[in-house]
Amino acid sequence: MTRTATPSDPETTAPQALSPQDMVCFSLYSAVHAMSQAYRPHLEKLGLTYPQYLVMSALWAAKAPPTVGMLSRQLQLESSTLTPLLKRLETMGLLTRRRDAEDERQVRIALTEEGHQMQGRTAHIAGCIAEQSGMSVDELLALRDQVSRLRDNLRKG
Amino acid sequence: MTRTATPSDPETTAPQALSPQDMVCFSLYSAVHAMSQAYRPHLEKLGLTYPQYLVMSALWAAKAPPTVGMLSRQLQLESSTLTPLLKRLETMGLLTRRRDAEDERQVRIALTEEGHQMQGRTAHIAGCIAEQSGMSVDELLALRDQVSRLRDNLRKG
DNA sequence: GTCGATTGTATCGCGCGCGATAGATATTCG
DNA sequence: CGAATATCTATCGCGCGCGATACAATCGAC
Repeated sequence: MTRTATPSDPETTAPQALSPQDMVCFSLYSAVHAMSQAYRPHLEKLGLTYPQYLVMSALWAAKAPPTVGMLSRQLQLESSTLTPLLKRLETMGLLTRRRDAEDERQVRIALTEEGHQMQGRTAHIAGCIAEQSGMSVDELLALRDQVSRLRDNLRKG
Repeated sequence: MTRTATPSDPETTAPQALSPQDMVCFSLYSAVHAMSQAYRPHLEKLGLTYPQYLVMSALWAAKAPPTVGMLSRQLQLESSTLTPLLKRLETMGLLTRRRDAEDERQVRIALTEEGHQMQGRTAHIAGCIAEQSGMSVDELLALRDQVSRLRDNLRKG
């Protein structure tokens, strides 16, 4: 096995095995946890978890109240994940869940007044995280596109 | 200014909002789930989850049985995550957990014979995932280093 | 219209993942 | 030495995240 660009510590690793530090999948795995931790101090002031913040972001960006299925496709999460999460946000008074009159199978998710108003209180967060990332905007955008491409390819396979 | 005058109007707030698809954090978040899904068919033949596979990878790469704390630092996971996970792997017969004689606070994690032998059955997986990623090896290594840099910066801040 | 298939949500069980905390062992300092 | 302090692991509660499953509403073929 050939040496990689950032080899593991030879003091603690066996030469023939690939350590987590060498793996692309681990870099993503650990980066997501670090990202969640970076958001935590900002979000806990709002009483939100990181996945809840993503759902709220989707709702803030939506032109009309989406269905559970639309959120599921956009966020790539199963209904078994979204339904309890949405119920918690509903209990917090941030959104409402209503069966669609046209198609009673679907559930429309609409922001409440309080849910809309929370958007303003999140406006500064992205900038804080970007600064903390130590990367330029161009680097971040390029990284986002590369990671999105990887994700889409993995989903197709 | 005029926008904040009507913050609850979805017709005016939607265009200014950053959707999850625009965010670096979401690309990572969704890529990790896609990665876990890509590994799933391979790993469930071995009876492993994806985090369990990462722990096993760390153990395969280690020269000597690490402590829980060493695994915690390497994988960037809390003991509250690792302890139950390690107990499950111990129940499966893949490793042993023994208090260190030198320092009774520490717990040494050692692979069993079965645990060692499992490594061979995972040898093909990385290649399958790399192929499925649709990216070249150089691209993957560059991506790994960029993501690791982002993670390390976020951890420092 | 009726029956079968499909679609959209919800429920359940299990494995993370972490903050808060507890408890035991080691270390440091007086 | 002995007490305060630090370190290491484990426990608990809660929120994801998903596969499997259930169930109701809709659609399609006839």
